[in-house]
Amino acid sequence: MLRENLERNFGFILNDVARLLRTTFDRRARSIDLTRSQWWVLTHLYRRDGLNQSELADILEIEKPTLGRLLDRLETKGWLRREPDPLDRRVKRVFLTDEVKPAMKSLRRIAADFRSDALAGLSQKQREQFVDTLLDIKTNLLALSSDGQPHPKTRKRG
Amino acid sequence: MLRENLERNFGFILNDVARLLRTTFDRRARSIDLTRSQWWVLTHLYRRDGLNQSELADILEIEKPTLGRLLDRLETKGWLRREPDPLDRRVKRVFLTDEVKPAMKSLRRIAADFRSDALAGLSQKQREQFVDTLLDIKTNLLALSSDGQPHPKTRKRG
DNA sequence: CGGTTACAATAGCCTTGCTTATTATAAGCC
DNA sequence: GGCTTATAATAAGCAAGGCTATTGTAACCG
Repeated sequence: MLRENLERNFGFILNDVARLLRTTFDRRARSIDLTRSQWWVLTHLYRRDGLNQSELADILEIEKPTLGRLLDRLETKGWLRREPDPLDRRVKRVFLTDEVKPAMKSLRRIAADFRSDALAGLSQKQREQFVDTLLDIKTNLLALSSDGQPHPKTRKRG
Repeated sequence: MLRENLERNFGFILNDVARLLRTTFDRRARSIDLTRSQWWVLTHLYRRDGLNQSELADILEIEKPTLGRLLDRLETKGWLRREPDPLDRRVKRVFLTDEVKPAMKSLRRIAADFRSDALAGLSQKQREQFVDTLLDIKTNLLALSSDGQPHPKTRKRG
């Protein structure tokens, strides 16, 4: 009779945990007026400044309009600026401003503390197995969305 | 130097996987015009009809306004109705309508297939360890939000 | 009884996510 | 060169989260 165990439905637990991670982190980072998503954008730019928006959206694995609005907010706050690409007038490249560095430093601290709180009590082996399983699931899901149900982004033409 | 491994940052992988789960599921369920969150609400009511909104929000672990809007959409679609509690005029109880049953049946099928696709290649043991670890992390996070940073909902008064 | 406190639901606002559609520009091909 | 196709960014619209504030009602207490 397809009796599911609601309490151990992995999809929803995973969803809950992701939501808790986001909201708990955001609460801690509120003093710096950055959300977790915004911080993640900055973190990637910190490593590789001057990416264009499409490249960045690809790396972050989010859609371009989603990234566009994130950048709007970050630009308004003065953490970054967009500059036109000199060779391709469609393209805008994104650069961090200098003011961003102290905030990044605080946030790295906050993030590290938070990670260790969230994973408290788990052995190194458990942590690694956990991430491995997550990556396996992710691989499954990516395969599904590219060849399973037709998907607007990856649909094969013809 | 606090060198993080961005590729294996569990929080963001977890977030990605949760997002992929949601969007992939929603794409499959689009034929029935239900999202995963909406289906989750219906699933709980199916087990326990007539809950009031606060109880339901508690069980689903979402905020009351979030649930309120979910119920608005579900009510508009005719999957459920709200009825005033005869004993407490603040309270509204939520009941599924009869039309919902065939949709639930299709969705249980979709959900089961989806779960098995997402977890393909993982042994039973791996699946159980994975859920155990998720629950451990969830416990950590819940502890954090109740006694760590003050939190509007669970703040101790006085 | 009357005042305060607690609780249920909702309105309003913000963020982040996806989709779809538009606009501007490049690139590829007769 | 000119047509078609592809790509970059954005606009517009919807869903689902959160948070805060409001309103109506109950409960409690002095």
